[in-house]
Amino acid sequence: MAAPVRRGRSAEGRAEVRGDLVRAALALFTEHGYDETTVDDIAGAAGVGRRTFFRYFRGKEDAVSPDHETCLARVDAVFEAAHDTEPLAPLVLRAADPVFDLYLGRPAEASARFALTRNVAALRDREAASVDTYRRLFGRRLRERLADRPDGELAAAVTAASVVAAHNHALRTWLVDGARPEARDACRAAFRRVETMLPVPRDRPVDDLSEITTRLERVAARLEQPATQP
Amino acid sequence: MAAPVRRGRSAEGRAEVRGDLVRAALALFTEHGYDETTVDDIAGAAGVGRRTFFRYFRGKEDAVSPDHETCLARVDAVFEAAHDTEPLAPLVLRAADPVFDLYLGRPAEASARFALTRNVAALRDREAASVDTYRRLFGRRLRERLADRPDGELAAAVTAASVVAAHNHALRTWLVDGARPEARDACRAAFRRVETMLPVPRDRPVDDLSEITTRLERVAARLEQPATQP
DNA sequence: GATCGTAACGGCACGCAGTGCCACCAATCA
DNA sequence: TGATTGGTGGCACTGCGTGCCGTTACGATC
Repeated sequence: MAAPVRRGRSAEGRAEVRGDLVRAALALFTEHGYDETTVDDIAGAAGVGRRTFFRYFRGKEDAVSPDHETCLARVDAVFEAAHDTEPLAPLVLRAADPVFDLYLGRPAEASARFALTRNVAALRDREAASVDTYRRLFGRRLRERLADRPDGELAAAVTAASVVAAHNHALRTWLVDGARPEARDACRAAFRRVETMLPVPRDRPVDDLSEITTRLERVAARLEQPATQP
Repeated sequence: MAAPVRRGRSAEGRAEVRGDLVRAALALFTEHGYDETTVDDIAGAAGVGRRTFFRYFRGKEDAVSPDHETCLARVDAVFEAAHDTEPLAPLVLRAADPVFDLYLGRPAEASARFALTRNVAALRDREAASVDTYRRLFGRRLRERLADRPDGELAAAVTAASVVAAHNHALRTWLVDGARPEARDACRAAFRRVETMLPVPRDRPVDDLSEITTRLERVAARLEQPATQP
């Protein structure tokens, strides 16, 4: 066989190898199926040895996942940088930004991954486990900030799950709709509509009485609605 | 083959073998560790062959999971039996009952499983994937019933995630608190407090004005709180 | 009670995932 | 030039999960 290209130990070389492996895995999984593709196939297509594959990914399932480690760190950094008195709803919306950057930044890859996670049980489970790490991260950060409220832990758990569910829903809708780059803002906007559904403070200090009145009327309307709910 | 005729080994025999395998797996995982326990060990401890293990469980990870298949079916049955006009909040609370039955019914086993899912990464991921199937089930059922509302899909996704997060939180709290049988009602009650956090109609027709007033006061208090929020 | 059919059982072998080990090679440093 | 460092890849090994098949036990039928 042709002499293997020896790469240096530069960071660029590592990133390049990793990219080659991800592309090879996505292509092979999509074309021949996940179960039918072996790690040998992926490594061979990327021009590296099988042993090297496992130095870049924990396992076969991780080869299609985007880099959640750095994304999780960015989400956590948002909470770390936030002031303690910042209202929670805008904060959690902002904390989800890195997730959108991760997916919306590469529509083609995101679509390929999405198709795989829909059709392959092993990858769907992996995705669920991955999403759960985001949920736990939000949960930890929210629990800190809701500790002294009545049912604060419950509110934290519910809010974390809601935020993650909303961002998944927005991204999923964007993906099934063709992952169009021009629809990225609409995707982010759809996510932000979760704000009104969160059981946490929503806004800056309310100093406008008319705003309170408006909200009370809205809530009153909702309270009267259940009787004739569809 | 028309009637459910029991051929071969009896159904009781099957349930017994399955129970032996679960108990053996729980004991061995707990005592010697998950990674250190092989399927051969489990099968041997249960007095069956290794091949038989895989006829009862899809894999090593599933041996510690309770029977989610039947539980999922029961949850779905609640939605199936419910009337279309039934308010959603009480319905989703009721739909979660089978999950509580599943865990609260066997405190000892639930505790053992909980300890394992906390400490073993593979089992934690498996649990997350399992929980996600409940979330998807709630999501499907809620989407049907919220289809014609503005942002109904989002509300369905958020509500499903919230309900599942709340029941996990309640069960987790019960488990870390020692899984005391006398605390089971408190666990269910803690879960039901999620009702006020759901973005869906909450109750039967509100014919008690004082109830509305109470709620408005509660909301007003929350609206004024953000200014001094922790 | 003898026979037949069916389904579960257990053993065997195979492919593949994932890991420890080690020799190798390239780049950097003394 | 020699030593060090760190990524690489081959090799071997364990263990999971599965297909296959002969065997066994149970239920049904006569």
